[in-house]
Amino acid sequence: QKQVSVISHKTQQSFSDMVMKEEMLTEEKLVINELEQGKELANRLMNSFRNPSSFSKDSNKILISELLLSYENAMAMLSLDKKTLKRSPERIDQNNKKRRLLEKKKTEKVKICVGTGQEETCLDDGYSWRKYGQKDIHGYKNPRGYYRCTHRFTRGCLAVKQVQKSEEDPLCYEIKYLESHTCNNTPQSITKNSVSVSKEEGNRGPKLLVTEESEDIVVKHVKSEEVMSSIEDVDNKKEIFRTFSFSNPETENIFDWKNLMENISPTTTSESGITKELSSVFVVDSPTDDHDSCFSCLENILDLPHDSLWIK
DNA sequence: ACCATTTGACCGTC
DNA sequence: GACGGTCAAATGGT
Repeated sequence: QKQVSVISHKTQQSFSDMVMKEEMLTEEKLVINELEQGKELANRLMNSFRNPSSFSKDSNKILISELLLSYENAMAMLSLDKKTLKRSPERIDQNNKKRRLLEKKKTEKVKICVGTGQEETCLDDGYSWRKYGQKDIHGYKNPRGYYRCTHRFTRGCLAVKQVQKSEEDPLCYEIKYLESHTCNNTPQSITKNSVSVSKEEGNRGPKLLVTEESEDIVVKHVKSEEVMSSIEDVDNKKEIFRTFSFSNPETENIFDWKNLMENISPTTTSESGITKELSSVFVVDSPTDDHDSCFSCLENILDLPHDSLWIK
């Protein structure tokens, strides 16, 4: 939340801000661009509600879809480079040295957290892996498991991952991906069991931490010494989503994304690039069956009388 | 019988 | 020599 407010502030930029922006990392610029785009879309949406006669329900849905896409993109970028965004320049220099070392091996690390009691089997990220080794690692209580893609020999896929149970939280597993899949095997099911989101943290059901572990979907560039902080990142992420949601997630209805996609507009359903892109974003982990969708009552907004939107 | 996992041995790097 | 990563024989499950 703090992160986003900082960035939002930057969107109301002065000249000096613009100068600073020149020095920003490319990723940061992209995030800001996405947020600026989102802001613009939100303004257009607001105008639409203020002058309902000049906007159709369909165009509102398109606006909302684009708005969501902007925030989705920004979120994705934040999760990719949140560490860098938070750091001071000195810190960046220091950490870049370590990062370079890690990047040699193209190491990417994600952290998931589950609490179903079937963690080992639920670490399925959609790819098929074969365990080829396990080692006790110096300084760690828990051994590290070594996995390679099942198609290593049949398709020459060099993907490898390492899985290690977290010491701090036994329900957490640290997964390090090395090399990416070249087997063209698309992730099968990213099941809710494998990693899922729970509204009531600490209560029944799996504990939220990361929605997908597949490196193609959500990959956190986290240095090994900073793995634990990735939990905070995800918590932040969840907070940020709440910030941009337009409802109380606890009372929301289930958002039917497929319906939305079909109903946005007959002309955009199949041909429009934006629709296709949205589908590709949402179908992967469709919130249709996920009651934690942060934007789930946007659809309802469109059906509400306009007056009811504004609390006086 | 086949396949996946386990586990001690081996190898390369520091 | 310590350590992390990989190999491959042994083992277990179907």
